[in-house]
Amino acid sequence: MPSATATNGRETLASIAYQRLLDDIVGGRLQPGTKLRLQFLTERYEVGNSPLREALNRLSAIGMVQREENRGFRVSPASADELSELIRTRCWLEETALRESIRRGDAAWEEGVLVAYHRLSKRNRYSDEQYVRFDGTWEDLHRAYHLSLLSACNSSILLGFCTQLHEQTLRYRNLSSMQDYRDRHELDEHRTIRDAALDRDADAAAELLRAHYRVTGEIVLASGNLS
Amino acid sequence: MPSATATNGRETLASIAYQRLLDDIVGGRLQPGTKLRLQFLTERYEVGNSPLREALNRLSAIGMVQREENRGFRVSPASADELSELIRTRCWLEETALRESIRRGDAAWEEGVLVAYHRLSKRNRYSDEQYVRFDGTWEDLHRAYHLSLLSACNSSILLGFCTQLHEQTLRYRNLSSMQDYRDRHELDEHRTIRDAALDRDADAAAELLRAHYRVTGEIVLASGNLS
DNA sequence: CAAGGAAATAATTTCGAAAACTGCGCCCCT
DNA sequence: AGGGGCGCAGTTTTCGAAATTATTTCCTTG
Repeated sequence: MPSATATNGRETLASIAYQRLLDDIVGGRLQPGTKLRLQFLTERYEVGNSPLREALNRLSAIGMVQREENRGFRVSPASADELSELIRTRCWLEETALRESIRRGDAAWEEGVLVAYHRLSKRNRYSDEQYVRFDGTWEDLHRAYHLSLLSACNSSILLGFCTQLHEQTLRYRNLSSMQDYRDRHELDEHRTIRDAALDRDADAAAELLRAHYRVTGEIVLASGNLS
Repeated sequence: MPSATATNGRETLASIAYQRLLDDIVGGRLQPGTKLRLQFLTERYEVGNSPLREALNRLSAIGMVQREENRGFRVSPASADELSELIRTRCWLEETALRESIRRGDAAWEEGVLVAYHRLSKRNRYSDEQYVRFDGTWEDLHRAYHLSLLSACNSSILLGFCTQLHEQTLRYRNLSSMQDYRDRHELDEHRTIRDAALDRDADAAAELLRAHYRVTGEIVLASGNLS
């Protein structure tokens, strides 16, 4: 998330609503295009209308909900076209960040990648039930691993964009049936990317990373129920 | 702006406040780090506190204001470090978009670039007084010209990120004294970029575009009053 | 029977005030 | 003199209701 938010002291209701809404949208529990009526949301989240509107406004700025003047909010629609645009853009941005990271990364970066991979490898993806944003879930470790690869690119702005794209594609993944994921050897892919990156082989790492995303995209497109 | 906002019917107060706040922050009339007290803002913009909070929340999501839980909002601080990060990131993203645009651009794209350049060339930068976001200002034509170069990249997401970065660097430009701009031949730079792009010389166009942004950055850094 | 338009209904947006929180100064105690 | 808690003033956050805007319904008219 690119949120310019110093999470100080006690959380506000608006932030709680934001997190829960984001969670439900990314988790696919709020389907694309769903009208988000305030009354429905106040009942669902037990929060007043002002904090909810603040949350919705923040979500609209990162593309998770659409806002129409005087007509309220709805979950951003999902389409095959948007998914391929997302993946295309993600490949461009992450390739840039990855190459830069490989060029600049120091010992601490290498260790970070190693640790993130290790943690991910010890976690079984399918032991997590429904998607929930929470420390230690497979998705959380997965996110952390991918971010660690890019983390030495020296641009928190670019990292923010990449995180945003990660979140959007994650929504598409959670929208699809996920049946076809089981025969995929994701951990192998993650390992080869790790090795290429730590070997400072930027061309190989970039190609592997791009392929990793393209395959994901194709699986989601194939198994998905998108317009 | 990446705002997922269909601007339908009548504008809402929140959107008006958003535009005016963005305008004042980018225009430098609200200095970096300024505390944005609600009482102050309601007097300044003659809008109630709810629409203002919505506007501030949207601005926080695009990095123009910082939000601290239970401590309100302030204009995002500006620093030399952040400026160079901005420019670095902008060079990466726009190079990607430009190369892709040059590769894919059709006749309509070429004409769009030509027209945008033409309009920009007819406008004298220094006839515009204070920065105000408005159709036909130099800044508006400048934004449109740069966007036209990238417009055929086939990723509205990437274009949104580029627009966001444009807006941020524009703030830094407006923060600096702008004295040192007068001896610069900006129009020449814009013309050579246009020519390289229309000649489909991606390497040359990318290098010229990067140089264009780097020079701007150096001028702002030199004349600027940043921490 | 279709089309248009006005009233009724439902939703969103905004306001004003109450509640909750932060920061600071003051006082008391050791 | 120093440190820790208490309470007040100022600010942010939240609520509940009023105002505005969109949508549906139903009646009228061509």
